[in-house]
Amino acid sequence: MKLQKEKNKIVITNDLDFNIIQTLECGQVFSFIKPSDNSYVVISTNKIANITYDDSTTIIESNDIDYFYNYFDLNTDYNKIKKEIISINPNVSKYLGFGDGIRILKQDIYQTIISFIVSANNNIKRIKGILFRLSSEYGSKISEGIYAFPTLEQLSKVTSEDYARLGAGYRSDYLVKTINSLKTTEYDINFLKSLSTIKLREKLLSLSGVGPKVADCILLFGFGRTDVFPVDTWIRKTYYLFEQKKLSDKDISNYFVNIYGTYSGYAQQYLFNYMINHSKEESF
DNA sequence: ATCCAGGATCTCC
DNA sequence: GGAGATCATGGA
Repeated sequence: MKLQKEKNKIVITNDLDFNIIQTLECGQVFSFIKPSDNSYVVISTNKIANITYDDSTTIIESNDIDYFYNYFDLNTDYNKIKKEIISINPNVSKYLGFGDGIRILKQDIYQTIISFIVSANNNIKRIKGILFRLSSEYGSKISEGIYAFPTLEQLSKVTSEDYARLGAGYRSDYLVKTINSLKTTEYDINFLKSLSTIKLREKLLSLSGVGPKVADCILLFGFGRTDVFPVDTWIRKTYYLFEQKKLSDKDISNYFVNIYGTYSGYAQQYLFNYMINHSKEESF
């Protein structure tokens, strides 16, 4: 991947290790806008990246370019990761190839927790709508039509009825309870970061609305823990496709983690991406 | 109309 | 500690 970092922008040559469309549209992140065919606006907490791209080049512009350099995980060698995964299991190269350019984003932890509680038993389009309305109503205005993701303090004023009005449905109570928990010292971010993946997962599971799958997504997309394998309905279908037998989500997750180890999170995202894009033509 | 979506919780055994 | 019902909402 060729990239050039300047004061307020990063210029990246598109290749097999960087594709902005794949990265944003693969279901790991929900708070972004597509103003035109060749641009995106990504919103992480109160930080904004304006992104323009064509077939050959992607330009990321921001007032806090260091933040987005890390956000897009630009220090990580995805070519090496894909080689490792294929060396573990050559049969998955087909799925990896379809996900070329995907990068696992390093997202804000609070935003990730709220987003994935909303994601439970929901579809990506609705998730994005609910979170967009949440930001528009309770987040700080950044520019015309663009609002920061609400802070914990802003969220602590949002009631269950408010969440329901935004479309969160039965998840509304979960959100109120979890916001209250996150304000306690027990969930201090630096403390959480110091925990092992196992211990951190246990802590996340004690949050209302956070079960095994959502916890794994928070671990992967928020905490950057790649030794987890979130199992949702698509991965369940994938496992059945591979093994022709049914297994509990827990056992499916363990099955893949035992194979891919610290590369589990990457492998999961490639498989998930393949499945949501091929579910129609291959009748699963 | 019924099923489904990046599932979690509660109940009951 | 594991199976089953229930939970809003909107699109297909």
